[in-house]
Amino acid sequence: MEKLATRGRPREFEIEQALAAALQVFWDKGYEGASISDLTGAMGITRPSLYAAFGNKEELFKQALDLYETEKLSYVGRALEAETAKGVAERFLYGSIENITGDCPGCLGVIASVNCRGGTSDISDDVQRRAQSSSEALLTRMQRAIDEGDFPTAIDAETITRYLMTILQGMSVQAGSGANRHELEQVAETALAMWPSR
Amino acid sequence: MEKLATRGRPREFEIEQALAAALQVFWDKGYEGASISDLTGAMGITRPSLYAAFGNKEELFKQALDLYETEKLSYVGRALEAETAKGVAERFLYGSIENITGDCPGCLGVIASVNCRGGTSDISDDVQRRAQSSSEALLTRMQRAIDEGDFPTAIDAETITRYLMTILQGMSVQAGSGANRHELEQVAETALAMWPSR
DNA sequence: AAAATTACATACTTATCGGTACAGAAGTTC
DNA sequence: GAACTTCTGTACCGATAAGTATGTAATTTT
Repeated sequence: MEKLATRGRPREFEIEQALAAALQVFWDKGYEGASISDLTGAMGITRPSLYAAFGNKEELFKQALDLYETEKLSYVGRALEAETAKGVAERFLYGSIENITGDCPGCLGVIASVNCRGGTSDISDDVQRRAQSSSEALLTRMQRAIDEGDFPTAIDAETITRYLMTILQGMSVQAGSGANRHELEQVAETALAMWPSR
Repeated sequence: MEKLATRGRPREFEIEQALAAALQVFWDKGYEGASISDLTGAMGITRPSLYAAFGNKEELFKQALDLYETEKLSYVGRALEAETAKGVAERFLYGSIENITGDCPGCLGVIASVNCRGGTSDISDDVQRRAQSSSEALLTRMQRAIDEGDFPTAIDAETITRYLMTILQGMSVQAGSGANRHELEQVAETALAMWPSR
């Protein structure tokens, strides 16, 4: 991905640092809403430097998504390690609250997903694929929970997974329209209180 | 709002019809994503006709939102008339599924809310206010339900309202990323199965 | 029929979009 | 130090955005 060149004039900025700044802009404004000028301004670099280092806007966004996944979505992996389905749900919901109540409210995946509907770029597909992969990991974990008898009543793994994802996405929308951490925690608490035990 | 002029050359299109077409475009592409050319194309009118009849893009959008509320969000009012809290939730969720699984998937309010973050227009505030008003109606209905003993355990009206809104918004995101009616009905069914009775 | 009024159609304005050409600056390799 | 390579800065490209000026067509009023 990143070819480190030893010859020629050295780069005057840090790739990781600039990418982190770009991530913030995309997170705040969405893919379409973030202009190249917004990005270069926040990243502290010039327009040609951006294209030389990251390709184009679409490539930059994908790299920002990579950074987002590794840095901000690590709670998903940790959630899957919980011992029961309810434990998974608990870590999943509270972890997401942590993520979506930072500087930029809402989940970047949800923002981009809603933002890119009907767009010409294939950003939409990329975001979709990433969400799919998280969702599938959750699905297999839930199927295991069913097999292990975590649910007292019969339940479909796909359904309970989709239910969880729905609450996650809903909380992201809530956060984007001003809900604070406490209010979101109440929502998560409610969902967990209703959860069919274990 | 609409001054009907009897003098001069008569308008060659129906206001309501053009507005309905505009609504479809906004619903499909969001506020920012819908260009004036997209709109005039779908409405079958020319650019100056649009500005003469509707003011500007922002005013047009607000009028489209009015139409959306009266035509597509009537299920909210009907939901509030249910006899129990669970009945309200049931009508609310299934009514929203009906709404978000049509030609344009997702709820226009949610789409616009997520789409206009960080925008310069005051569209965001307008959308926020409208969502607030729906939410407040649901809140007072839930408080009444609590007073009437619909909930076996102690629960906060604001919390249960926010929980319901969260599921609604989450389902809208799900619909936007491809979830079909059956899958959404499963989510609603799950939420209702977990609902603390009545 | 003439004047007044309103709407339509073409073509335009300014601003911004994503992306790039080109020249000079700052390094490494020989 | 000369050649080569890579990055930076300015200034630009064509395309498209929202919005409008202007002339003409269609209707009512007088």
